[in-house]
Amino acid sequence: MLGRSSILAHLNPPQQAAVTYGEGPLLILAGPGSGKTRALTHRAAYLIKEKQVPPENILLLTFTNKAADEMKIRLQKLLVPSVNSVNSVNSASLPFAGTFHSFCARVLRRYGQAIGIPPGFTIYDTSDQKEAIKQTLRKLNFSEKKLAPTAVLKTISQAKNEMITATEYPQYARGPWQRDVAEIYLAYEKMLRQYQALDFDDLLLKTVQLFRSHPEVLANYQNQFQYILIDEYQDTNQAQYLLTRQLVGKWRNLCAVGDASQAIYGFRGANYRNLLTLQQDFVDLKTINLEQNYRSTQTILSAANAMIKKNASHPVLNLWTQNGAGDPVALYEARSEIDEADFIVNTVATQTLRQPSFSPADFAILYRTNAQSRTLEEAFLHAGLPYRLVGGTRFYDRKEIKDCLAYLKYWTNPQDKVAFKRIEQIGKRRAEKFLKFKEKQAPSLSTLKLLDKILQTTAYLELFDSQSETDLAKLENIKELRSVATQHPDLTNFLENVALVEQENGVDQVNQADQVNQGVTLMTAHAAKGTEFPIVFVVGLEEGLFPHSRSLLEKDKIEEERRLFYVAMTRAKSRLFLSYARRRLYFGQRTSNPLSRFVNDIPTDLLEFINESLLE
DNA sequence: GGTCACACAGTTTTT
DNA sequence: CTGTGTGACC
Repeated sequence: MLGRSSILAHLNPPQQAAVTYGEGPLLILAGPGSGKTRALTHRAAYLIKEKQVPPENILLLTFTNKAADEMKIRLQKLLVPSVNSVNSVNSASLPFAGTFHSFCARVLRRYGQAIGIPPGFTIYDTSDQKEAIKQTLRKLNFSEKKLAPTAVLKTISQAKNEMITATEYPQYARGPWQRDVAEIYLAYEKMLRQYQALDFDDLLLKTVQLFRSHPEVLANYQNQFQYILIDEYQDTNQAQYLLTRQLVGKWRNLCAVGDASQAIYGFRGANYRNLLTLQQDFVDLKTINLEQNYRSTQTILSAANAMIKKNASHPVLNLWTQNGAGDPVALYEARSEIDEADFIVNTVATQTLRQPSFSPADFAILYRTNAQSRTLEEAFLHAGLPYRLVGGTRFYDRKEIKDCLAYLKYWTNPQDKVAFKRIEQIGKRRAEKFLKFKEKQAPSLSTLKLLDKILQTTAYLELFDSQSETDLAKLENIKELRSVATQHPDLTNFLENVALVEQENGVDQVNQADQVNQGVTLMTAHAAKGTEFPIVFVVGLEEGLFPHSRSLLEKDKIEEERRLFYVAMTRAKSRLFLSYARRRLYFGQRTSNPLSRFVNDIPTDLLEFINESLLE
């Protein structure tokens, strides 16, 4: 058995204070690299081991499945040090750790009927939502030209995030466009009900509604979850905030962890002010700052601090470290985006080939937009350096995967007209064969068997030419889907997993490097949150790109861009390279923009300017 | 019913 | 520039 001392060992004083804090609301403000996850998992372990809190009375909420899995693994190690894999352990000994959405889906499957939600509801992702909106527009005789489905969807989604329902929306609608949206919103809701579907936003909104209208259901959960720990609290939206308040209501043992300076998801409804106003929600809130950084050099931290301090609307933590000062932050002015890519490739090559102090996996390149990855990829391919690209089209957004899923979704829910539309689009004849097959088929097949039989009867795979490389990648993706199906023989479970758990990216994202995970990492600054690398390049630091042109006009948005740059900078452990191009080809357009204002906010004595001549 | 061509939009992203 | 999606035509 682990003793108390070993849970607290290797924790600094504020971390220990956070871990051992007793009853009542607790806010942990944790800067980048300050051991945030460590504090959270150790606190959960401490409650279980030292305070004898049964694991089932603890709830851990995160925003991504990745974060939830990470928590589980680390908690597992703390509780049963000899076991390394979550799967190999009786999960009953672990608290529920999951995303807000998966938690809500569970609640609604179980109790949703109380507010008219069928237990077998289908979950709509963004593209399903878009199709449902299109169907709504057609039904109401609105032109898609006048009302872009994506814009309408965005507005409705925002409303849902703020807990404004379709019946409430009309009273907030201003101007003709919003009044149109109000009408569409109502019709869209009606359609979802008919189709027995909930969109992602509904999972949160309906759960809050359920808890409001059925206090006895809420009481169940309140009683069960004596301790609630929430990660990345600055990313909560209004619905998640309300849900938190409901769940915490009885015991008031909320432990929220976050950092306003790392709030980068405002564009999708997150409101970092939830973090700042927690003090008003709980007058007895205890706040603990984690400001010692274990990741970066002092130079990197000082540069990042100076830069983020220009933000006026939220407090900024003062990070410090016992690591040394390290090298200055390097700044490279490139002639073009190609020159910029070459500079990076050369630098990586120098560090890994000529003087192999680092491996390619030690490097990350962070950019503002996905479109920037192409030039970088080309340079890496050219130089024969291994890389891995993070992001791109998500696995379940791929056409071939959505096609397969449409058949399966319709199989469990024939009300789902969005799925049916897709089935028809794949091919009318295929649709007929599929329907005929569905009628005579006994419903109790395993997911994999069913999927295979559908693929067989519809001859879906014949759409692909195994000679073509892109088609081959698609076939590989379907293979991957089959392997997911193997893990979830129950079709309903399978679909739930597919809707709420993102799969590793499909094969066409993978190049030779990925197999062994040995390449240089290429990703957006957003995708980099939560990661760290010895050497980080942040590229494209030009006005209009980073900060992005769509953010230039609003102060709030500029501040979010600045936080994003802060996140990017603080990924670096030992060396940080910044770069910008005097001229850049962007969407086929030659552009020329001044250096990003963010770089100007870094004190020059922390910077080192790199010339081309220095490269040789 | 299926294929091909043209128009057009194109931050960031998880669930 | 490039991927996607709609509409016209075979």
